[in-house]
Amino acid sequence: MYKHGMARASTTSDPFNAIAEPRRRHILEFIAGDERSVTDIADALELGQPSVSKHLQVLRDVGLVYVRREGRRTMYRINAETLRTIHDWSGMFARYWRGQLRRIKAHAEEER
Amino acid sequence: MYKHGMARASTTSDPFNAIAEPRRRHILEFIAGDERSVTDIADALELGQPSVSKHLQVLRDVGLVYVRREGRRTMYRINAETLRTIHDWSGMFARYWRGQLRRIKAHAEEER
DNA sequence: TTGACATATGCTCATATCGGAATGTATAAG
DNA sequence: CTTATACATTCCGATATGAGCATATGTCAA
Repeated sequence: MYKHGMARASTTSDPFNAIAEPRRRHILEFIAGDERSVTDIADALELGQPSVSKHLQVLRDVGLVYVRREGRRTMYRINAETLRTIHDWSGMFARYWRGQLRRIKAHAEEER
Repeated sequence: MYKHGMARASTTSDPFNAIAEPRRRHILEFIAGDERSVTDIADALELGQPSVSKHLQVLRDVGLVYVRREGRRTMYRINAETLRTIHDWSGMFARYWRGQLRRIKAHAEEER
């Protein structure tokens, strides 16, 4: 699992590592609404094309984006389902948040 | 903000980076219920004491844990409030999840 | 005071990671 | 076929990171 001296779990190992990088979070935010091409992303976020391609590769590896070929362009679309892993994990601690009573009540009502 | 060639945003810069490390997530899970000492954590997770101390330092830097001195021991307790940052961010994408209709409806009802 | 216990810190080594430049590759246009 | 466009990949240099070991610091006990 972890090799000796490994600095950190690989970015491609899981979504937690993938979203640790701010630019990757920005990419996800940007493509959340519509499908976007690599160049679209690079222009919008003012990043170099190779850099964007590499970040997208990481996001693809952990299943955070879908890819589709559109002629010369490669369109990337978010796979929000994978973000549920993150949401669920952080949600485990909801009972320790402030205002938990109101929240738990609302949740119970939602379950009804 | 980002120095040239910086490998990644520092782990101590934000909660996203802090929870990218699996051991740190395990630590948070372990101390979620009760306050725990460094040795408790090291024993439970089978990690070296210095390693645990360093991970706790990171968690402290980003505000994910509270610390309290208890005689010779140092007790760590979770600050789940900070995890809300993560939960809220990932929650932004909820509308793109599967079963969104049901979820959005439930949310509207909760708002009522 | 001396000693044991509990943590924190410093150091080194191996590895991961990012950005940028250069280069490779696929697809569309002329 | 040739060229331009859109991406992906490789190589490089600089930096961040985590584990383990050794050591420093702090606190209680005898």
